[in-house]
Amino acid sequence: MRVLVVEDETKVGSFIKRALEEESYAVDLCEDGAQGLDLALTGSYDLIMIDLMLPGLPGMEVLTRLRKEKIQTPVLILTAQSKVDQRVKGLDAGADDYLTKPFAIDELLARVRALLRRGTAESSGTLQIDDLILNPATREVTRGGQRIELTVKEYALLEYFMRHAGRVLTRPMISDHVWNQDFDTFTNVIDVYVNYLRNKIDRGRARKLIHTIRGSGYMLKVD
Amino acid sequence: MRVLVVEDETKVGSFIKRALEEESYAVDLCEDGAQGLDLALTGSYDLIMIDLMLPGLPGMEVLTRLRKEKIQTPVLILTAQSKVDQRVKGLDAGADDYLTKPFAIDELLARVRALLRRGTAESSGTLQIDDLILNPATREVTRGGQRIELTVKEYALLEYFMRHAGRVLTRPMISDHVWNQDFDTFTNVIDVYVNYLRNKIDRGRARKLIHTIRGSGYMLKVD
DNA sequence: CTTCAACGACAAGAACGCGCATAGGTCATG
DNA sequence: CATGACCTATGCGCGTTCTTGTCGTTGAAG
Repeated sequence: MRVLVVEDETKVGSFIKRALEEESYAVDLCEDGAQGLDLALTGSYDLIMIDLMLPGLPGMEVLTRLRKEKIQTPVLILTAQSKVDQRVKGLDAGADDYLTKPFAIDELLARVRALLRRGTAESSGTLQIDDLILNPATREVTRGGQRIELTVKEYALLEYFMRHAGRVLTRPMISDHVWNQDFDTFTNVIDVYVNYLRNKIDRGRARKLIHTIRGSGYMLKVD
Repeated sequence: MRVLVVEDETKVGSFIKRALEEESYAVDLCEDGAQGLDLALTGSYDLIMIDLMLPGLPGMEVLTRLRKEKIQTPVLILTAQSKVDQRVKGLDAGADDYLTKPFAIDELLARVRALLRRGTAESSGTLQIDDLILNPATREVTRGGQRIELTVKEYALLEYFMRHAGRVLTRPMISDHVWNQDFDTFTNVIDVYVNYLRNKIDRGRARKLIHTIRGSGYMLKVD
């Protein structure tokens, strides 16, 4: 899942970025409203986080323009004041949630998870394909009841696969959501990580879940 | 479906080309405005993608000349700036859609699909002839409910057949849309691939769908 | 009806490129 | 310094794409 963070305070911004990256999100950080809007308009984010107090183009303006362009990506607003009218304005303008500073990082992570969950219809909280179960809240993965340990990147890839199970995922689609902007298209990192995942998830199992669609990409499914 | 991409940044251009080819489009890449115009004027493309910031002949000029020559091919404009007036000018000049860089490849593909769909008036999303069903979104093909696995080339050929079912398709028409411009006219690759398709689609079925029009070409239809 | 040329069907295999596996290198962390 | 995560690089196997050549079919002329 790729997240855009538009936050002018460098310290806060990089703090959020690090926290999110630890949780396997691909994060692009941007300290400028106008540039943030441009990035957001590409539509390749699964979540956008905007500080309302931005120099230049204010956060609220970014949000309204975004919605005007029919970008439906969930938006989480960060605001210094807890003034109610600020929040209301934000929600009216099309924000999906807000958070007042200072905030606990855990709460931020929880709200991020909630917003992303909303996107994938299922509200149960866990994702399941065959006997493979993934719990985004605890980042726990099991197959057949057996715990599977994944690295940050492996987890990010698997979560993306599970949220889009049964669909062909092309390499560009995968890099767009699992890696961040400075992804180098001309390497085979994706193949390598799919291979890592296969070793941990499919190796030795009767039912393979990760399938190669030659010439197109990959697909997670039960045959 | 054949696409012309006029883009001077080699990296961006080849990235787009690769992405489109993964989706079974035949892509011609061109880094020069004047040459791009020449190619576009041949009229054998289903979609044309033009960067506005070209050396020599600017993209906007290419577009206006194209429309002056009554070429109605859908045009998608690529622009570095998100400046509103650029977009407006482009649309006024006869472009069908625009995209600002940097863009998500998913969005580009979505817009390409939308433009091509508009052209063929098909809006349901899936194509169907008799009990043969093709779903462009998932690249899934079934006949009589039974899944059929196709290679990238076979799929491209079948999609072209289905989008022009009931009409005679000559070899030049087929090579123009399914292969790209460096196609060797003096081979029988087309016949060979039609044969492959027959094996997977018509072999053993009561109703044959692929018919040979001797001296002309092929045709997809129910008798 | 027979003959013949043109055209298409099909088989077999060569050439090519994709995806896989593995090894190694870099960087951050403790 | 040791470890693990992330990424790069490379060679190989195999599926895909294309070429080549032969055989079958069609339809018109003799």
